[in-house]
Amino acid sequence: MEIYFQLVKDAEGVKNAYDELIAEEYLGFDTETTELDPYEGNIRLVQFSNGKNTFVIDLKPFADKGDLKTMPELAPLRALLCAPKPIKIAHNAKFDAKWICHHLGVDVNGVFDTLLASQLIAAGDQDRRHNLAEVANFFLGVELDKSEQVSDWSAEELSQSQIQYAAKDAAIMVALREKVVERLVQDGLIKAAKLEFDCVVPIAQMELNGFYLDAARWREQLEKVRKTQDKVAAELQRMLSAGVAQASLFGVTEINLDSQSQVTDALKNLGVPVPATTRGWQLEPLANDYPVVGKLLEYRGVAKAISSFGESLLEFIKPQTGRLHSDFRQIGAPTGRFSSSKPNIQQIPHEEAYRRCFRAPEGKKLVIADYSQIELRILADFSNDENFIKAFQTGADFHTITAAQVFNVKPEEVSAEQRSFAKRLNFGVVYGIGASRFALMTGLSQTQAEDTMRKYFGTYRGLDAWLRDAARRVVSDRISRTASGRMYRFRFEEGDRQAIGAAQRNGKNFPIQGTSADILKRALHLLHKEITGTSAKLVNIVHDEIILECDAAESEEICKILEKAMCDAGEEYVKKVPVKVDAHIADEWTK
DNA sequence: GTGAAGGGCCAC
DNA sequence: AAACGTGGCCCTTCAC
Repeated sequence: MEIYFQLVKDAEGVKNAYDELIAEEYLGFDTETTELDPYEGNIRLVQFSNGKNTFVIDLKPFADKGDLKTMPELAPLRALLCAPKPIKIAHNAKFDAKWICHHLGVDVNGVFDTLLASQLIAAGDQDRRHNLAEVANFFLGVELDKSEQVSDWSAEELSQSQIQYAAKDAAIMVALREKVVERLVQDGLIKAAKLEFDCVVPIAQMELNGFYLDAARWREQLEKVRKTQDKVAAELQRMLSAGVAQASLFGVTEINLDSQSQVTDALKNLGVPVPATTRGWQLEPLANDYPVVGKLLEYRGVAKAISSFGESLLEFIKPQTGRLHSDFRQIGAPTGRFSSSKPNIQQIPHEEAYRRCFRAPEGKKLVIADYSQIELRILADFSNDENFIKAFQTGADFHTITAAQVFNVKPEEVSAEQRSFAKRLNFGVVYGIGASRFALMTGLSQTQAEDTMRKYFGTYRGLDAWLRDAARRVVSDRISRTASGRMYRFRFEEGDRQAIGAAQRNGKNFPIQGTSADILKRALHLLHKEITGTSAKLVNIVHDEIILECDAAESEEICKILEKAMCDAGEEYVKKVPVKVDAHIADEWTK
């Protein structure tokens, strides 16, 4: 494909590009940067294309003269970027939005992201790749040469080949969008796509904002855990080597406590009936009879704390900001949940000792809000179960109310054990829990577990019916959808019982977990509109929780805004039960 | 040495 | 018989 492009290097060229493009509906949009991290490099090129004509704007001559955020010569460029129309079509728009925000000081408004769209269309197919070359090939059947992608974009003079490459990446987006939209419409994914596109800028900003971690506090905590680990490791070592007394005569008893095979052998030597796997929940029931098992679990806990949440977390603090800037994948799971990495900020231990290290800097506050029981409320809404809905409408402690209903006693007569059974089932049903697992986790016998589950589903007939129907539909339709229309395609062979069983559990879980993700994404969009222009910054999200940082003086107001955005988003999807959001202002990331 | 797979554990 | 969903990261083991 020959493409027509012009290289823009001066104020007049920028103005001409603006004049020619501002009235368009859609523009292909791309940037080329000298690094992958906006805190470490510069934007070299910004490209726009209407499909016929492509403008490649070289920012180097401008950057040499002054501040890209304020210089009048770039005002038309900034205006084009933050105008909601034309829609900017980009592949992984978060990347470009971060650079534009950090270096040009404006939001990219009006985003169509072909990466997110491609992921939605793939509907959970893990084999599909979503880089631009693959996506262009899949939807347009063209081969893109990406070899210039990693070329030197800081050179004084860019080569013709580089400029051509840059122009082409933008030019192709207009045609790509058309094909992608066809598929989105065909698959009923337009609403889900809008939900995703509206999150791009908030997430870009969250990554730029980062989350403040008090490094000194973290090190203190780490020291404590290290001391514990040394002690626990020594005790475990001694307990395990009791089973290999002979070997100890030759001084070769040192067991690698991190080696699951060595530990399993040692446990067997001690006469412990080791289950097929030594995962915590399998081992848990043995801890009472075998102190060594309890010690092993204790050891694994502290070992995990040291390895995953130790020094390595501090290495992610960016010197330029003194904060953690995780990567967030917007469609991290097929359900639409986010995932986070480098570091994974969504798996910080819940214990206060860890969480208090994440705090508001001087003069700031954290505003923290999470949905209360959102997945169960979604299930109540989907299933239309009378008793389940009633349990939410009372507004009292949910697990106590369900226990009262299930065991047919007054709420004030519910025992701690009954509440615990109800709680575990309430959590378990959204995953498709079975009696065996329920028995294992509660210590009930198989028949007792079955009996309790019968009581539970007998109380919640509508819920049972919905879950069964979800499982049935997955087998017949081989797709599942969330409230926004987000889709998952199931692939299993006829008669593969294991795969079908897994699909059935997925069929129960996907709409619930996925709708929860829909709601959070909707909330992010509503929130973004409200906090723009305030001191509030998005700093973290954890599936059903949103954390902002803002000026202390403004925190009361921000707290109300956050709570309202989350409630409003929830109420768009959940109608039959109240949506409850717990919001509070804090100095540290604690409840 | 490097990378993938398996097992394990953290979050929701 | 039986297995409770979604992620990321760490360690060991094993093959190359």
